[in-house]
Amino acid sequence: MSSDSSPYGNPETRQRILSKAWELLEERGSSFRLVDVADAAGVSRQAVYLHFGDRAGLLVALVDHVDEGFGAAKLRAHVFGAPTGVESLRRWVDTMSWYTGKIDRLTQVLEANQYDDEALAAGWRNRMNRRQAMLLAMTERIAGEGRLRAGWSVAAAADLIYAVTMPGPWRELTRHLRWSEQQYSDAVWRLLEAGLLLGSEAGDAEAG
Amino acid sequence: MSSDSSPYGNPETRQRILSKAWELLEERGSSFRLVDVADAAGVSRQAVYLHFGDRAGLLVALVDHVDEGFGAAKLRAHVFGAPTGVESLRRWVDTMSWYTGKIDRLTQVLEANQYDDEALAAGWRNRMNRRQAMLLAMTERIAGEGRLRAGWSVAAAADLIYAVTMPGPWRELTRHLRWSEQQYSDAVWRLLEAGLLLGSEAGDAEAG
DNA sequence: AGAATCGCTTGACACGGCGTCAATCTATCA
DNA sequence: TGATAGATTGACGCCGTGTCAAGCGATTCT
Repeated sequence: MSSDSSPYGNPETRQRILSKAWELLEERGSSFRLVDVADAAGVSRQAVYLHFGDRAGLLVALVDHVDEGFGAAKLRAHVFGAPTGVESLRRWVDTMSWYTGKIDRLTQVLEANQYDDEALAAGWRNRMNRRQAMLLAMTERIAGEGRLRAGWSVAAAADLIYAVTMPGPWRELTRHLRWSEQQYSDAVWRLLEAGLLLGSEAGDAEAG
Repeated sequence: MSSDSSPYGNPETRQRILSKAWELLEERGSSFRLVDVADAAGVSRQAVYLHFGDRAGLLVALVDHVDEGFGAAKLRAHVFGAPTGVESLRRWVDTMSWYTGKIDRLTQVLEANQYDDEALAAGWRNRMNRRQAMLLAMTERIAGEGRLRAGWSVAAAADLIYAVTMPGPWRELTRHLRWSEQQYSDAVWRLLEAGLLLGSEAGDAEAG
C-alpha cells in the first residue's frame, strides 16, 4: 500500500500525453515516435520521459488507459454475469472480438516488441495471464455444468480456447481475409462449441 | 525466367553468412545484429549488404534457406501424398507443429518486424498465402469426400483452419503453457476434427 | 516576503545500429 | 597486361532513444 501509485506530475498532462499517444499509435502503428507524441500533446519530449520513464513505460501505461477508456471492467462484468458458463463463453468470444478490434494497433505494437523489451514483455504477459485465468474460470464453470465434452480436461480446454482466440488469428481473419468481427465471432464460437462442448439435451443437430 | 536469381558473389560465402545468421538468430532472437553475423561468418559487414541488400533481405533469404535445410518440399509431398483429404489435414497439423518449432525464432522476428518493414511484410505474406492455398486445397478435397461438416463453406473452413493454426497460438501453448508439440498437434486436431469434420461412417464415438 | 518545491522546458549530448560511399586489394580469366 | 568479380577497409550520415544539467514560472510553506 505504498504510494508508488502516485506517478509523477500533473495527472491532466499525463492524460493528454496518453490520449495523443493513443491517436498517434492508431495512425502510425509501431513506428510512432516519442517526439511526435510530445508535440501532439503540446509538451516537451522530456516531459514524456518524466511521466513514463521510457517508451515501454508509455506503452504499458497506454494499455490501462485504453482499458479504462473502453470500459473493460463493465464488459467483464457482462461476460461473467451470464446465467450459464456456456453463455458466458459465448459472450466472451463476442465481446473479445469487438474489443480486439478496438485496440488491435496497440496489441500489435505490444506483441512486436515483447521480445526485445523486458518491461513490455512483462506487461503483455500480465494481460494475457489474466485472460487465461478468466477462461479457466469459465471452463471450470462449464465443466461444472456438465457441458464439457468428454476427453477434455478443464485445463487443456481452457488453454486451447485461450490460444485459439489470441489476437493473431483474429487479426488474420478480419484484417487480411476480410471477415467481419461478427463473422469471426460466430465462426470461432461454432468451432469451440462443436469441438469442446456438449449439447444441453438435444444433440448437435442444426438446421441443414 | 530471367537471371534475377543470380544473387551476387560467391554462393559459398552466401551460404556461410546465412548459416551463421541462422545460428545467431536462434540464440539472440530479433536483437541479432548484422555486425555479429558478419563476424561470425568471417566476413566484413559490407559483404552482408552486398549479398542481401539490407537486414530485411537477409531475413527473407533466411526463410528459403531454412526451408531448404529442413526439407520443406519433402514434408509437403508427404502431407499431400495422404490417401484422403482428412488424413492429409491430420498430417499437415502434425508436420506443421514440428516444423513450427524448428523455425519459431525466425518466425518471431518476421512477425515482429512485418509492420515497419515493407519487404519483410511482403515475404511473410507470401509465405502465409502459400499456406492458405495449401489449406484451401485440402479443405476442398475434404469437402469433395463429403467429410466437411454441414454449415461450413469450403472457404470459411479453410480460413478458419489457417487462422487457428498460425504460429502465435502454437507458440503460446508450447512455449508458455508448456505443451509438447505432440500435445499441441493432438489437441488442435481433435478440435478441428470435432468442430469441422464429419465422421466417415461411425459417429464421433471415442473411447471414454 | 523569502525560500523551497513541483512541474515542466531548453538545449545539448552520447550511444547504437542501420545503411552508404569511395577507395583499395586480390584473385581469376582473357 | 589488364579487365572484372568478390570482398575489404574506414569513414560518414541518419535517426530515435535515453540522459543530463540548468533554468524558469507557478504554488506552497513558514
